[in-house]
Amino acid sequence: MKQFPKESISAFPSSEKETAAWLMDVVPMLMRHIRAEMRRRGMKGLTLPQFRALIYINRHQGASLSQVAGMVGLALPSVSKLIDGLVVRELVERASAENDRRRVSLSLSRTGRETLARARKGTEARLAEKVAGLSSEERRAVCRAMRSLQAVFGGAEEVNNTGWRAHVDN
Amino acid sequence: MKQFPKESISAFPSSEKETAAWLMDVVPMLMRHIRAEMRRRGMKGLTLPQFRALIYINRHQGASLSQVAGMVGLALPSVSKLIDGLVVRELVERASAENDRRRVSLSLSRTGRETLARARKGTEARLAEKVAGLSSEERRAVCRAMRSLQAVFGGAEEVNNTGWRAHVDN
DNA sequence: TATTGTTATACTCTATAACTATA
DNA sequence: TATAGTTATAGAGTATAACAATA
Repeated sequence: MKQFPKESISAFPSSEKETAAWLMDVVPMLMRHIRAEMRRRGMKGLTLPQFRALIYINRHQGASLSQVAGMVGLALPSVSKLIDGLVVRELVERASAENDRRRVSLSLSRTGRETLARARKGTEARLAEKVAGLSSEERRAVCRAMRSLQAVFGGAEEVNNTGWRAHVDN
Repeated sequence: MKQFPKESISAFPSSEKETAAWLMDVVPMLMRHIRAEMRRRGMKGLTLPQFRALIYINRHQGASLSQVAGMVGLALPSVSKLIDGLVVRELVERASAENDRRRVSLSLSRTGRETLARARKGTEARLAEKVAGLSSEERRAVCRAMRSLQAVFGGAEEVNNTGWRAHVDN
């Protein structure tokens, strides 16, 4: 963990504390926008856990139910039923793995991939419209900020070790 | 939709589109961290809608059930029960408004205010620890970015006009 | 009559426990 | 015997409909 001389803390208007306060204020708002947009664009009727499962499976084709459960933060039977819903909607395909026939191999159907991609592209386009209201310098600050934040907060993802549990924490 | 000459797109590493892509990537991750931290610090056992109600009432002392329902995105009977839970936990006080005795006047109890404040402070402190890993210049970029984003996305809040509905969209 | 909130009832999502199939 | 997943059953949260109280 880096240390800075005291002067530099008061010299800059962006102390750790102030930065944190900004994040607390603005991030939830951004998140609400992103969710609402995704939802308007083809993700209607999906619960958040279903949505998370979809994204996870998209990144991990052939994932097992247990893996999805770990990532999404739900118990195995719940995920089994959750996936039922995605299969019925023909967004996800469920096959049994050929090397271990106990396991299930989950993958996005063509429809699933397309739907997800469309929702993402649409949302991204909408966000792009919004940030077009910024100067290119401000946008650059946003990109730099996101890169930094990803570096700092980006570890420890991938398996749900946050104590987060969907049925309570949503 | 604004158009830019091709050169300016390549000249800047922060096109609208790229900026939007960064937001899509990083914001959800940040949000998960914030939620997990809040939860660890006194907000345990509260559902997200309860949590939102708490925050709303904190900012709008004396709010009615309908107002909370509108903000939180739940039907009125659901909010009535949701608030029951907060009252039982002694986080919220429910009184009838003196000018219109049909209305309910919701306010945070002392415990509620303290619990919320503690959770927020703790979370902020944790985020501050994390962003201490950034240079002060990077932190400044983050603050600038948040300020810009708030300006652009900050309107249209306050009453739930996003089409968001808690029971499906959580 | 209109408005604010509550009670009654049903549905969905999730959990735990018991079970099946494969290793 | 252990592991991956499903089925059975129960609890929590939410919705709609019907109701009560106040304006």
